[in-house]
Amino acid sequence: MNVINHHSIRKAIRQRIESGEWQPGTIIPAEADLAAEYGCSRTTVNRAMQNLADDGLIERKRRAGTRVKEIPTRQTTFKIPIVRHEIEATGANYRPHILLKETKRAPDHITAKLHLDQGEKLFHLVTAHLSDRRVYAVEDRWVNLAAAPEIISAPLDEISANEWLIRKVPYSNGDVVFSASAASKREAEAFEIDIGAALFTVDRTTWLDDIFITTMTLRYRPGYQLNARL
Amino acid sequence: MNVINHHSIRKAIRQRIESGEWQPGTIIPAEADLAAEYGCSRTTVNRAMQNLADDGLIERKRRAGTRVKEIPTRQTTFKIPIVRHEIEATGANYRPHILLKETKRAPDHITAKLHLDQGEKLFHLVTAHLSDRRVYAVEDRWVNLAAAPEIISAPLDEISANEWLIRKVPYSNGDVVFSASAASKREAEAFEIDIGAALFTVDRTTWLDDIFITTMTLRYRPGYQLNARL
DNA sequence: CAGTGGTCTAGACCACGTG
DNA sequence: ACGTGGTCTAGACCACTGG
Repeated sequence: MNVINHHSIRKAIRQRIESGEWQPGTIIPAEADLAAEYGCSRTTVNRAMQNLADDGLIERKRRAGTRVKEIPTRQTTFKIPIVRHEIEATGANYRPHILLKETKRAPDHITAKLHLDQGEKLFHLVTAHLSDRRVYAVEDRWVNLAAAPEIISAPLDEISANEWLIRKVPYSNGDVVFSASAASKREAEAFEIDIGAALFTVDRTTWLDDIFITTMTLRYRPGYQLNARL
Repeated sequence: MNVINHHSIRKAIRQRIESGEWQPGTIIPAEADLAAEYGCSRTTVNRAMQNLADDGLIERKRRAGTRVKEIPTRQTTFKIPIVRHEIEATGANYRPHILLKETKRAPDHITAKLHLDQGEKLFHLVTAHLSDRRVYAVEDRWVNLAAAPEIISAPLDEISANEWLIRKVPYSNGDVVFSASAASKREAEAFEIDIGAALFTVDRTTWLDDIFITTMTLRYRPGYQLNARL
């Protein structure tokens, strides 16, 4: 440990927790003390500790001090990959293939979820994401035309709606839901599998402040896995 | 914007990106300039920018400056919940129910994945996580006895193996894989569903440095969803 | 009340990598 | 070469909250 920076201190503290020196539930020394021990400024220790708190390894409270979490529920952080990138990473060719494109009133379960007027028309798009000639994933998307009117004339057989939207219509927040679902007739045909087969599914909805932009369901072909690190 | 702190600056910059003022791919002003503009020190701007980089909204390089990402692949961060917490959050009662407990040579696909000797014996545990009387998830776990010998005598019908391990045997790193899989006969019986039904599945393996600790597969009952925010 | 973490500042030096 | 971000320091003040 020649170099002293917040990385090395973070690592050192982490190891003292992992080694069992500081048991779950116990209070660890105050920043000032650690700064003295490691011979650096409190600022640096603070930085390391904040990162560890972000990791979910410790809990910090003013006045009460820093405590090793009873159950270190580490945050899992990962990127939800762009389908095109996933496919191209395998060396295959990516192409979006439009199965359905229409403008119509959204079904009730969509309007209800998004607090839209029932009469409102949305842009509806069903796309097969192709890896070479095989279907890699099927996407069913609804777009708020008030937020992104130009999408009607976008070349969605060249650039996926997802990427087009990311570029043209920024979003500020959203939610993602992962689940497993059974293949519908349409998906079974696309993937050439049996109806009911288990498909990894991602539902994503994004907003710009309180304006709904888009919601979509993405179902991956059987065997797909999403990886993350702890 | 009365208060100036790294949070408010982060928010301000974020909004300038989301509003389209700073388009994807463009360089945004240097820290020093922004510090002057916002009337705060460069340190504060730096903090805000580093957070935005962690969010995946911008990319930073020395000398080259800070650029709005072409495709803002935001990192999705969330906690993988502890099964007991999920169940108790619904108001139900949690109980782990042991279906199988044995010490035996691991199957080849496990030893291969973990670079273990083929002869090595591992602790094997299959648990049903009960929400009141219903099965909420089924867990199939292998534990390295060299790393956690005491688990053999742990009261695993009171505390789940997961929580026991977290307390007794810290880990330093691991990986998680999410997928969808078809219910096996055992799972179909446990969940009282048909064989082949789609189950949300989490595979997790943890290590302490390079010592393998445990690997497990957790299959949730049909309809389970894992939520995250963007 | 007092001790803890949260944050800011001003200045400094360094690492990096582009041009 | 030099401009950019990465980081450290010392000191300061504040916000929170436990005792």
